Amino acid sequence: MSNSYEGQGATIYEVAQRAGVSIATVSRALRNTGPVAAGTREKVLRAVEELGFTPSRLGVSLAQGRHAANGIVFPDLSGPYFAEVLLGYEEVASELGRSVLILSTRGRAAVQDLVRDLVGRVDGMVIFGRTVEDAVVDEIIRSRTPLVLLARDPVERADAVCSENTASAEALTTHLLGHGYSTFALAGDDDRGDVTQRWTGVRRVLSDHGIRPPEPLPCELTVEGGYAAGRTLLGGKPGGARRPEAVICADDQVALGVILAAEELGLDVPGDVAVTGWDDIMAARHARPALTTVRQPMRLLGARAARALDELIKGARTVPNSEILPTQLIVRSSCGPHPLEEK
Amino acid sequence: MSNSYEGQGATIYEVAQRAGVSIATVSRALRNTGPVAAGTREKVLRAVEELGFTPSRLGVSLAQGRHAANGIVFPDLSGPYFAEVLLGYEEVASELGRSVLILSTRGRAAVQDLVRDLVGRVDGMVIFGRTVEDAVVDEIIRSRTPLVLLARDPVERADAVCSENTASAEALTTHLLGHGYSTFALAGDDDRGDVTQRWTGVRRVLSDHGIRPPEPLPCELTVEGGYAAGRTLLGGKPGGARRPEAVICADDQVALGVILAAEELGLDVPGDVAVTGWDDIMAARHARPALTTVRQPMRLLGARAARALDELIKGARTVPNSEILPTQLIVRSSCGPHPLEEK
DNA sequence: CCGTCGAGTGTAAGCGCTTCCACTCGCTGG
DNA sequence: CCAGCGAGTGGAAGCGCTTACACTCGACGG
Repeated sequence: MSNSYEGQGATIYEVAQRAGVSIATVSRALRNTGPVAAGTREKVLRAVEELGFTPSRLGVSLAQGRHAANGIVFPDLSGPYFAEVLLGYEEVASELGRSVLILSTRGRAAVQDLVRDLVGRVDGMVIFGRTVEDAVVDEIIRSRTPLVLLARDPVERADAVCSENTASAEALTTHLLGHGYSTFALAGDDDRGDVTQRWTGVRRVLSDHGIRPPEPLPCELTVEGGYAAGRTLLGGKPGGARRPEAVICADDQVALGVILAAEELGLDVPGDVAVTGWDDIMAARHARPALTTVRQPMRLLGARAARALDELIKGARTVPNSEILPTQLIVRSSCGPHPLEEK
Repeated sequence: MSNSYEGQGATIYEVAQRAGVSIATVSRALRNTGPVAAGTREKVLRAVEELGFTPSRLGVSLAQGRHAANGIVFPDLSGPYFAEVLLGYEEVASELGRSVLILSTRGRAAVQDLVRDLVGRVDGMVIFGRTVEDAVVDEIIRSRTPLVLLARDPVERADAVCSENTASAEALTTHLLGHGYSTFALAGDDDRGDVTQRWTGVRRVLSDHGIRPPEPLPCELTVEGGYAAGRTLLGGKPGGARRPEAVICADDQVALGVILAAEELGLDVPGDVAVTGWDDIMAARHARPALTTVRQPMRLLGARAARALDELIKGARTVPNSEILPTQLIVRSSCGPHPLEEK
């Protein structure tokens, strides 16, 4: 199909010369902007084909003043949650003709510089949770780079997309109360905005039922973190703090870790202790026992963020918008056999 | 810290003007290229600070002729495998000062165009398995864009990184034979290079033991795909094809699906049928029963690809290199109780 | 005392494209 | 028959940076 000789970078000048026209005409022919005689277009296209010409993205971007690319900052990609969100994001961004640049902040020191660099490469950014400091977010907003906050408490002048947390947490807690449990523990870090919301919901329901809400035990939102938390919560010294009847975990990975710890301590889940997660990741369904959890529309979260960002970039909307996606309580076996009927 | 007024894009000209120097001096001061008097540098830095100046990435890239960015093409991000590899890739790329652009080909029609676009945005590319046609790979190679193939059969003039498949498959199969199984089924699509290698290993060992290797049952490498395959393989009509004693799956997700199907058919795993996976994803450990599988160094795979690409881009190496990472057989309970001693 | 050198700086030429503007020219309507 | 128009095209000015090259000037050795 293509010529045997292909320089790695024919420029528009070479195409113009070969076609015997000016670069302006080549540009018009290629981008269908402005009139070009049929014959001329023909010549141009032939030259393009023969030279294997692809317009330099840098040239185009510089001239157009846009990157046709979006950025996204997330803490980590291990665990299914962020990966799924990213998937939804990339899919929509690509559909909208934008490339996606990623940046993971996991244990990085110079996050601020990395984010700045990223900002310089894109037309708009999505920032996940608490991956970057408020100061940096402010800086981005002031630079007028379109910004969408994902699963983070909204800020004055940026869009936000997140999924519902508090109400689902209330539903989950109510469900657990329906099982007859009355002593609870909360496992999971507190410095992510969405987790905080979950705990708020849990606390409210417990308080309403006259139960003093426990302090969440901070831990990394990983299986390992959950395992450590599980050992702490369930392995209390004999005669020490009473073992909780139910452990509500910040996410599914933590829950899986807690289950692991329980198993190791010779405890039966849910017989000796009920455990719940959050997210409904794939492993939740396959866990032993299968995890009661709250399903988050992870891909949709990413997709919505991409669309919101697109609106912002295109200038189709200038007032910040905040979107909350619904979640769903998924009852499986890790919270115990159903007493009578579920309401 | 920064001035209250910040244009969204101060240019080097404004900085130069404010500092009372030429743009060349600003550039030199900022990039430490060429001599700049201490006092001058001082003035420049102050102007930069006051204007909140960040060099335009496009300008820099265009002038330098490089993007300082890498691309990666993968089929999908659902399931932990690709996400983990991507994680390792991004980490190293970022450490090497390169941004990462991603492209998922999942169910996309115009992959070729998307890949071309991506090539125009980066200094080098990593391409996963069979995500793009050979013709496109050829085109990339001819365009002299540094290229690393990941988990794909090597091509003449590109680097390749993959993990060991055949030998581990042999080890896995040998282990299953040690359990005394003699009828097998293979579940998983055949059009990914690495899966083919796995089947080759399995076939070889079976043949060596006088067992006629079964044809792999093609299925998508997802839980759903595995579930469907499981129904087919295990739900044989009464009196029809004999149910296999062991199902060797192309990856862990398929294996989880098969287990799901088995459960639904009232079969016990591993009592009625043994099941094995590949990859050792997180869910493998938490599955019921826990999955016997082959652990792939997923992050390392990505990390190595990033380093190989870096060498290529820097021109530190021009001869293509091919790297094979070791894997590890992980025996858990899904393949049955251990008969006597493992060799 | 003068030629030389190097530190410090500015000028300007790209890098590869888009697009405004000016210009030519065959047609059409008045 | 001519003004006017619109299709088709080229020239050239950016877009924001890097860097080769030229230049100035004070210091220094002979």
